[in-house]
Amino acid sequence: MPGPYKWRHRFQGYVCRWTLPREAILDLLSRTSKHMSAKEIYATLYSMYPGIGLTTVYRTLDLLVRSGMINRLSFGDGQNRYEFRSGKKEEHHQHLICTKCGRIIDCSDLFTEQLELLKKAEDVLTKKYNFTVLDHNIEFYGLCEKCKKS
Amino acid sequence: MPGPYKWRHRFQGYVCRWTLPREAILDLLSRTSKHMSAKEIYATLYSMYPGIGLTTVYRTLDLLVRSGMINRLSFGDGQNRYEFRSGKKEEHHQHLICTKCGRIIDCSDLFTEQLELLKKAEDVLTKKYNFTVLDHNIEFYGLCEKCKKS
DNA sequence: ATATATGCAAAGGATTTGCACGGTT
DNA sequence: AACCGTGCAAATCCTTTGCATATAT
Repeated sequence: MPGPYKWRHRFQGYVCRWTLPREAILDLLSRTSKHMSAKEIYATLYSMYPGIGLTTVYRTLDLLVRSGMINRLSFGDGQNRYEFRSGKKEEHHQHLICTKCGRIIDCSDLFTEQLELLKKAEDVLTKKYNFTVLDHNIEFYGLCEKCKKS
Repeated sequence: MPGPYKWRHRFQGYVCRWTLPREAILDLLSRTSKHMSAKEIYATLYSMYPGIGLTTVYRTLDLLVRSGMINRLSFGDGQNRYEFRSGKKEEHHQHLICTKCGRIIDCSDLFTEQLELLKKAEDVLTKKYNFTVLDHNIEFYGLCEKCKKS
């Protein structure tokens, strides 16, 4: 169970009440490097906080997504996954997804020049389709180290 | 109902039997520019071919994905969507996704230089993570023309 | 004190599975 | 004829909703 309400201040203006489940879920996501599903979050929290309900996890995740504190990811495995969102602007990273075992690896290895080109692409899209780009998502699919061997 | 088995030849080696539902589903996907869900495909086909079952649609879509003839897409709206895969190599396109109305726009506006850089990035990933990139996916999220107005 | 958050149980949707029948080879 | 593909119904899995209770402010 997390200590005092470490994340409370980031909630000003988004929500009225800062509660223990909300703190616990955000704290967990801020610590892990995994891309956890609602069920996984629930299971992890349940061991230290048996009172928690799966419904609350879902509702809290929704809330956190809407207030921009976490990202919702869908890799097509039938459930949504969530990741903590660093406060830094433009702190984009990519995901490497192993199509064999489902492992997801974070990486932030795009070069500055690539990011600039991406920005340029966004400008083109804005003009051509009159579409305002707010965010982007880049994923690489393939085989991870382990799965290549077997 | 599609005519003769137009797509049969592309199935050599993947499957033993080429049947009407398989033909109809692949044909539909090859014609539409939409990103249809299983239910939508089922509903569309049902009007011309009332015998078809939703299960067959799901199973056929699986088959077509596995044999590389279509792509499975997940935009996080709770259902998978499917798109025909052109035969051409490196024929990658991107998706613009409106976060308000859910509209999905196809575009292929990445420049050659961008694609080259992407390839370079893939090489970096291969070396750093020992991850073999087989495919990639780029999405842009934002507001479409209509939704900007309202 | 009062409005909001929570937990439980039930409902809702998408997708998968078991099984007998029908169609392709 | 043999085997694969299909449709139906039931089962699963993830997620959302209704409602009475508990809790933060």
